[in-house]
Amino acid sequence: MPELPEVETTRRGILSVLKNQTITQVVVRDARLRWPVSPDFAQRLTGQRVLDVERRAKYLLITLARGTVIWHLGMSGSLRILAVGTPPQVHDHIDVVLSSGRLLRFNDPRRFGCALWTGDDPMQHDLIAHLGPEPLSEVFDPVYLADQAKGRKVAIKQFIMNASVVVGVGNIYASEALFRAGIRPKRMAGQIKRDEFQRLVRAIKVVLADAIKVGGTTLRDYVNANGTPGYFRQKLFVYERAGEPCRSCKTPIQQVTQGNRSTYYCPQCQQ
DNA sequence: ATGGGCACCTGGCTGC
DNA sequence: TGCAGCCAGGTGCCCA
Repeated sequence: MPELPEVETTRRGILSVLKNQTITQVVVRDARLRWPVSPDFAQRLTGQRVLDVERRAKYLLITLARGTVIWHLGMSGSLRILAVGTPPQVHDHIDVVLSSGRLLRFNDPRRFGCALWTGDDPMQHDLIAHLGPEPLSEVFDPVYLADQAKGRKVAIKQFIMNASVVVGVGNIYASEALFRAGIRPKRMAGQIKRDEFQRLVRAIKVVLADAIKVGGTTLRDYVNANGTPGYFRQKLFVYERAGEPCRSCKTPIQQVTQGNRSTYYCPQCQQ
């Protein structure tokens, strides 16, 4: 699913609805997510006031008066705001019911997502502590990325998808950013030139920011908190466009496999 | 430390 | 029509 723009769009959609509300009930219909939902998950949340909804990488962090909910949407998950009483559909695994009469509903067909409560600093949690910088922050700059890439033989596409290097760049936006930067996805990270890192960092920031503006990219499952899809798909240059003409030079877009994931690029525009 | 490959799971599409 | 095979917005873990 969701890469950073989709998670950020979800965060913005649920923030004002959740903030300052009290959780009156939590219903776990299916606890079999990536990690089983803890038996005390509902009890930890019930009766608590929501103070804030933040994001770190692709994790949503719901700050409660006591503790934090760490929520990940996996490949196919979505969080929606609905009225209490809305009948659950297939794959609707968790409801968080609010005092306002609305509820937060988690749907995840593939169950790669997770939801857990922690009473400690969420930034120190095992899932989060090791993560690299946020791509839209100032610390993510060409000097940082070039330094991280020194001596690395891994392909540049897999390198920018490595959450220890930089977070939030998933399979769609990795291909899109490399196209915009004019860099071949299979080149070794350590061989990328200084000016190319400048273009790449700029491309990552621009493509993510542009996607957030239009609510992210919907390929199959993803919908935002209101149930509407993201519209960035219309602005994709290469992703899922194998064989179609490059929007810039008309050369057919190539598809290759890297790390068991599909990569798309223009053999003319990207060198 | 680094890189590669697999696993987790459901559903939709393709081709025989 | 049926079914096997392949593919899909992620990422932790195991192995060499």
